Order: sequence, then structure tokens, then C-alpha cells
Amino acid sequence: MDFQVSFKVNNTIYLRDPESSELGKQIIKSAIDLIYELGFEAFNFKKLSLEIKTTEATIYRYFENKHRLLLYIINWYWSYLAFLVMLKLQNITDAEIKLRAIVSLLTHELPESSGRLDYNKNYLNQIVIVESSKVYLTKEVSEINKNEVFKPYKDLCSIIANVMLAYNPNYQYPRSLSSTLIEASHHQQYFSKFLPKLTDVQAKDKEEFTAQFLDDLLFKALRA
Amino acid sequence: MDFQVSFKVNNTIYLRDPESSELGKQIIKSAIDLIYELGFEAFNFKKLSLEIKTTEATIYRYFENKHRLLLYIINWYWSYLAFLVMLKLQNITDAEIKLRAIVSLLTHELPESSGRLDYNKNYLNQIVIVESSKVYLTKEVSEINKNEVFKPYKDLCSIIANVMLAYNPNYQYPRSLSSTLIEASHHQQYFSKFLPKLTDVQAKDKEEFTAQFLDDLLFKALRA
DNA sequence: TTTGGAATAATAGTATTACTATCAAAAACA
DNA sequence: TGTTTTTGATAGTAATACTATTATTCCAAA
Repeated sequence: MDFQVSFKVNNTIYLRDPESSELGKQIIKSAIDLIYELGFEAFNFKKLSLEIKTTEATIYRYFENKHRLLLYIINWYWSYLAFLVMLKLQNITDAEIKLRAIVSLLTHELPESSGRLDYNKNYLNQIVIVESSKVYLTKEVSEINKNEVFKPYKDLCSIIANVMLAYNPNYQYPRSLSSTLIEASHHQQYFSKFLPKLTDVQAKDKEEFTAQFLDDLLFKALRA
Repeated sequence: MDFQVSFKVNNTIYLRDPESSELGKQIIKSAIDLIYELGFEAFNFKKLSLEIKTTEATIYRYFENKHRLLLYIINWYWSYLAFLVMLKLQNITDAEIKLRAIVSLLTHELPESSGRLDYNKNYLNQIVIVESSKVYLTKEVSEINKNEVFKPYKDLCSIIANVMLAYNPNYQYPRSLSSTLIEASHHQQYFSKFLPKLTDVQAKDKEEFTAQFLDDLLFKALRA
């Protein structure tokens, strides 16, 4: 069985749906590659247009500016991750095992898929770790939040919160713990790579460190 | 008794020590006001120079660029906070009470001091919440980390980690929990204000919400 | 098969940003 | 008093973040 899943992101984010054309998909794919390579600050539409051999003007017809493009990418990721979480939790009944599966998804690379134009999942992961907070840490949060552009993040948060409540119905802070879990998964992965003194990583457990820390934290927080 | 405390920040951050002149202090003070008002992205040296009636060129003699200036401000804050933590913990012997004092410092405004040129502590707090992660979420982390510019953050983290170990010597992740605590204090304060669905704030507990959540999380994490 | 509309390409242009350079005036300092 | 340091005034540059205009291509309905 082969199937195609696509994630419709809120249409106030783009001017023209990038999924609606080959060029649009190319914009997203190459944007992910370039942001990964250059970092969001050094990334711009000029460089992107050179990369995909089109012009700045054309890209501006899809996205108002690079912040919106990043928001699109990050939202795509949240939607995809929420989908994967739902999929993984399908056949699990035990809430504890569900929570471990969630931590695992939050701390490991997304599964690579095929498709010629498919986004590089490893790059996407790194972008989310490094750049995702920049989409909401802006003066315009309240303004852009009106259009529900953060819904995918809120939805993911809500899904996780519900599993937490299934595990312990008396826990008082399921949403805050979910957002803390998600954000901490990014920070700890970033810190353990670049600023290890802010963590307890050891040379040997680089791979699994963040998962172990979050696992420990999560279950202690949730146990009565 | 009246006394003056000043915090020397790593001298590779600035070209000329802003504490060494009135103009320098004015640059920092007005930068805090402007970054608070405009957000870091919209803030620039042109606007700052107009504000303090000098020229861009003059500000460039103190800081290489606005990223460095932000780094200076954030580091000043970490140093000041570490100082306050040490001060508060002075006469406390019980590790549990120490930890509560730390959570309280992390989730409340800094005490306002006098001094004509003193920085606006409320603004400073907000800047740290919104902008601090931007100083390390950059392509150049490893490069600038070589000069120990993140030492104040690491030191604060280390101080808190030691109190955690005093409370529970067997806890395995004191540094990661410290950095998570600090980062979560920012996120939860930010979210409860702008994206409340990512938290469990209620209308009535806006003030104390973050402190309560972190308190709960911290002690559950640390208890064996 | 023609034709109208949409998408894209090519090109140019503007305001702002993030600097650098130069030189004179003012202040500090010795 | 003379000298060095700091600041101010002004100018300039390369890059960024767009907007505008017109020409070309393409596709789909008439």
C-alpha cells in the first residue's frame, strides 16, 4: 500500500499555495536546504531565487517575506509531527508507553520518506531545533496569532496533554508540561551539541541523552 | 549602607567598555528601552543614535554590531541575576527553601534600584524573556562560544545545579534541569501572555502561574 | 485554432540596513 | 600648553527587503 499525505497549512500564511505548483514545492524544498545551510538570518529570497533559478519577484508572489516562509515550514513540521504521533499511538493502549513513544519522536529524526521532491527530514529537524522559536518570538505575535497560524503547535500540544491526562487525570499542568517538553527537547538537543556545559551529556550518551533526561523528567512530573 | 555593584562582562563582546563612559552607559540604557519598545529585529544603531543624540559611527566604536550589543545586555542580566541569587541564598541553609527562592527570582521582576542611569529592570526582564535565546540560536554559536561569552549563563546554571545536588545528591541531570528551568521560566511567561493555550494559566492566576508550575515540576523532578 | 488569463521571467528601481572612512571639533589628560 | 583620545558631522558602499513594469510562456475554454 502506498499513500500520499499532505498537510494543508493555514492559508493566511502564504499568498499563493506552494503545494499548488512544482515551483512552489521547489521553493519550500530549497528553502529548507538553504536555511539549514546558512541559518535563517543569512538566508534571503535573493539567494533562494538563484538556487532554484527563478527570480525574487516570483518568490514574493508565494510569500510576503521570509518570516512567513519560515512560519510555513515550521507549521508543516508541526502538522507532520502531530500526524506521526497519532499514527504511532494508534495501537498502543498503555498511556505510559504512549508517552515514551512521544518522547522518542521529539528527540529523534523524522523518518525519511521517498519522493523526489520530498523535504530533507534531517535538515527540517535541525531547522526546527534552531529556528522555530523565532516564528513566535517577534513583536507581531499577537497580530499574527489572530489568524490561528500557531494552531498546529497548539494542536500537537493538546494531543500530548491528553495523553498526559490519560496517564494521570489529576495532573494540573498538562499543557504547560507539553510545551515545556517540546521546547526542552529542542534546547537540550541544541545545548548538548553546542553548549554542553548547560547539560549533563557525556561523550558516550550523546545520541540518547535528551531522550533519557526528558523521560526521567516527564514521568517524575506526572507521578502523583 | 549604600554600595555600588558592577558586572564586568567579557571584554571580547565590546570594542570599548560601555561602563567606561557616560555615553557608553547611555547607549546601554537606551538600547534596553528601544529593544523593549521595537523588538530586536526592528531595533538598529540608527534609531539608537537618534534617541541618544549621537551618531551611528559613535555606537559602532563601542559595539561591532547589534547582536554583540544584545549579547552584552543579556550577559549583564545573567551576571546580575547570579549575584542576586547568591545574595538571596546567603542566609538560607535549607536547600528546599533555596530552590523556592530561585524559582521566585526566575519568575518575578528584578528589584528596581535607584541611580539616575540605572537600567529599567522591567524592560530588561521582558527583553530577556523575548530576545535572550537569539544570542545563542545563531550560526556563529561555536565561533563566539570560544571566547567564553556564554560564561555568565553557564555560571548561573552551575550555581542552581549545585543547590539541586544539595537537595538531592543522587539526581542525575542537575545542569539540564537548571537550563530547562531557566528556559521554561521564559517560555511559560511568554506563552501565558501571548499564546495561553500552550499553558494552563487561568485568568485569576496570571501573576503566579509560572512560579507554581515550575515549583511543582522542579520538586517532583528532584524527589527520588 | 484562437484568444484570454494566469504564471513566470527579466529588468529596474527604491528605501532601509549595516556597516566603513574621513576629518574636524571638543574634551580629557599629562 | 600641547597631545592624545573621544566624539560629531558627513559621506559613502554593499547588501537587504522589497515594489513596479513589461515581456514572454503556457494552458484551457470558446
